[in-house]
Amino acid sequence: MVQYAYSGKSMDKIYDHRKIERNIYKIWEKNGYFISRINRKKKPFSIILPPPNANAPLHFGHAMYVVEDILIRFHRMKGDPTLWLPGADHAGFETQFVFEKKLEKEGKSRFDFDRGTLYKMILNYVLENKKGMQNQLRRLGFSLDWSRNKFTLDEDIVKIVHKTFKKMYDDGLIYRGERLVNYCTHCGTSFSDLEINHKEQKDPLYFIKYGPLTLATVRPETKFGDTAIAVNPKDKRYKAFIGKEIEFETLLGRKKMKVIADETIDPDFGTGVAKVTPAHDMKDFDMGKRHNLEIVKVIDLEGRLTDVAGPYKGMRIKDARKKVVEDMEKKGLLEKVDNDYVHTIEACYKCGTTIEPMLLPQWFVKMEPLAKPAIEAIEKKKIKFYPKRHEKNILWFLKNIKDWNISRQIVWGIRIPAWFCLGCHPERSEGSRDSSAAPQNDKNRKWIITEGEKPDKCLECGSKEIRQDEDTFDTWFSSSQWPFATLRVSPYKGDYEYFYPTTVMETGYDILKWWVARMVMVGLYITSKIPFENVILHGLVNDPLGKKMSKSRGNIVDPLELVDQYGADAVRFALIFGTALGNDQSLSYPKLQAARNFTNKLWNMARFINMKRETLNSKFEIRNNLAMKQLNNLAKNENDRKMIIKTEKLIEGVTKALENYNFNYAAETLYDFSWHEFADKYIEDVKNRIDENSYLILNTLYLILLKLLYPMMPFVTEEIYQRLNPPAGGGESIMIQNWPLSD
RNA sequence: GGAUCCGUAGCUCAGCUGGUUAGAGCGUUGCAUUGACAUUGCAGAGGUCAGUGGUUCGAGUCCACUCGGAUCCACCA
Repeated sequence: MVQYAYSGKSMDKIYDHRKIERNIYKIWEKNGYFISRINRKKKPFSIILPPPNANAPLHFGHAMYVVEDILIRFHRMKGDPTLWLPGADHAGFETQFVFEKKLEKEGKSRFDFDRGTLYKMILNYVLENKKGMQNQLRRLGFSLDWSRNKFTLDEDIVKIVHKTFKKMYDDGLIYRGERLVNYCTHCGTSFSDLEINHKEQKDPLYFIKYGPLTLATVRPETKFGDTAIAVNPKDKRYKAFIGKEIEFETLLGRKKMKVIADETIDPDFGTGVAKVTPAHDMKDFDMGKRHNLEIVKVIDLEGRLTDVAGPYKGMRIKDARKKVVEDMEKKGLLEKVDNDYVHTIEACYKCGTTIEPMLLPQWFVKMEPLAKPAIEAIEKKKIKFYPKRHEKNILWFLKNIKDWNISRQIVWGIRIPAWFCLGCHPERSEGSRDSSAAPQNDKNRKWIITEGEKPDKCLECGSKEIRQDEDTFDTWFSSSQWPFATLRVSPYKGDYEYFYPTTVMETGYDILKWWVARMVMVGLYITSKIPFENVILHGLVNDPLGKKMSKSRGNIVDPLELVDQYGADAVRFALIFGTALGNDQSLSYPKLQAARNFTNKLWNMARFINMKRETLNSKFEIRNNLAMKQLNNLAKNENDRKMIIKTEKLIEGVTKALENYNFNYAAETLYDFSWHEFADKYIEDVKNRIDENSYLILNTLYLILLKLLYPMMPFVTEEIYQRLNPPAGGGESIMIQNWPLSD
């Protein structure tokens, strides 16, 4: 048993967390208190920590993990076999983005390195960050089971991800889609629909003559990819043109094009005529499918115009647009320009570049078959949501689910275990990352999907010239498997069988769709069980002015700064005090101060009790776990009796609150009771009439109070507990005491 | 256009399934203090719970609408 260094010494007038917190955490860890143990006679309580991104230090929002620590510490005291499994996420695209920014500052770019080198550089960077992050989690006092720590790129996790992909492929859930994907020409990768932002923007709307017709567009530079002209079938103005081919003058000479009728065309927009560019517009792509139109690519992966643009080839989108407009004006093809046109465009959520819909072969997951069981599980309340309102949100998402593009054109991540044979289909590509070499069309490829290992030879032609797909998985693809993956590869036997499904998944509501929904779907698919029973969604922590914290705004607050200043207990308490679960909050310095003052108040209450023991020279052996009834029998004074009853009620209230995830209620009740009931009234009363008997009651009730507060403020309660609960010099930790009972 | 959340004391927010004089933190006013704690104590001021209408014996709490603020989703070339 490791001893508590400060126990037994005299108590300072003011509680100083700096002298205490680090040491206590070390002792807890050394004593192995965080390590989970299976007890098949009891029902477990388990939480998998949402693995923070290992590409940057934790920000203040991560401190909300305190909600999980409270639950874990609460259940551990209640005697439930408890597991809190930590981990870190490689955060594929996010990390590569951060790393490339770093390279940029050094005057380099990802193209200066080959795939292997770049990967290793990022890996080193991430592993370094991961250490710092784990230290931060410790400083916040989180009682994580570090012996089960996992990383999304651990070999055994990667193996599971590969297996999942293979199984999905074998089950027909994976398809190679040559479809329009959201592509950022700056970041050089595609995104899922969730990863793009919509933003309002003012752009000129050009009215262009197409022979007898005039149509409006904001993207004249894509006109080289037009393969039809569309009108609404009900539009009387253009009825005569439908189905006919018209001929007209363009920048590249005379052209013929068919006029088609499509319901999706709004007669009230512009002239009621639209150009159809299937290769570069989602709606046009669908229209093209309906009408069997040719697909002509105008823009390449770097955002430059292709061969079809003739003299405009190689120009960037912006420049090309300018030049095209100029030339059309000269040629008299431009009728007019509406400069006040406001519309919404899609932008890369990371760099803000306008997203180009690009026709790219990518791996997609068919989501409907996966969503169905998830919807059922939620509707049948097998998975419950706190606050409840999020249930609606996730159901809406699941019922309107779209197929998931899981290919990312980055090196940092889990490479997709898909292989193709060069013997059957020779390709020019030599596997470099630049876009000119990237396959624009691989329709005829025969793919071999494995669980990660390279196939010996092609099954068709026997060639050994086999190459792996360059792409990596969307990070969320691996994250979606996190609950069962971590438990299945646990170094402790039986973890998966015992702890899965986990009891609680606690995370920010902002990743409900990205992560929670996908965990439910993939979890159900692979394990046939829900991954967790309860979903708790906390709100966001904004800056003191209520603005979202972000790197670009520069208003990120390092949690450790505040831990240094106010103490981990105060930071933890401030986060749950005065904000209902699930609501956003703004970082509040007055609240942090109030919470710190509260730790000091607790400390001084203890100091008083300690002093009284000395003056009384009490021979009482403090009986720590005295039942309330026994205590009541000892009570001779009316006020003592009343206090015992009040404490019983407090135990009931706090226990119920924690069981119902009413953290703020628990915190507020304890704050109010400790300060304004216990200190202001009870201690003041007992002060003048204290004897050995009432002293025993005072001390015992106070220890109960400490235990109730402990899940929220583990450090100060542990330190005080050591001092008030003999044998002095280091008794048992408060951490392994039983949760107080009200009878 | 669809959906969600919020609008309670000067500020930041609690108020669990509707039930006695609506709470906290910070701020504010007055007083106290070498005796656990000034990171303190006592006392006080401050709210037509956004507005209107409804359900109910009774609504900050439920319903409808209006106004104001925020977020998410989906979109017109």
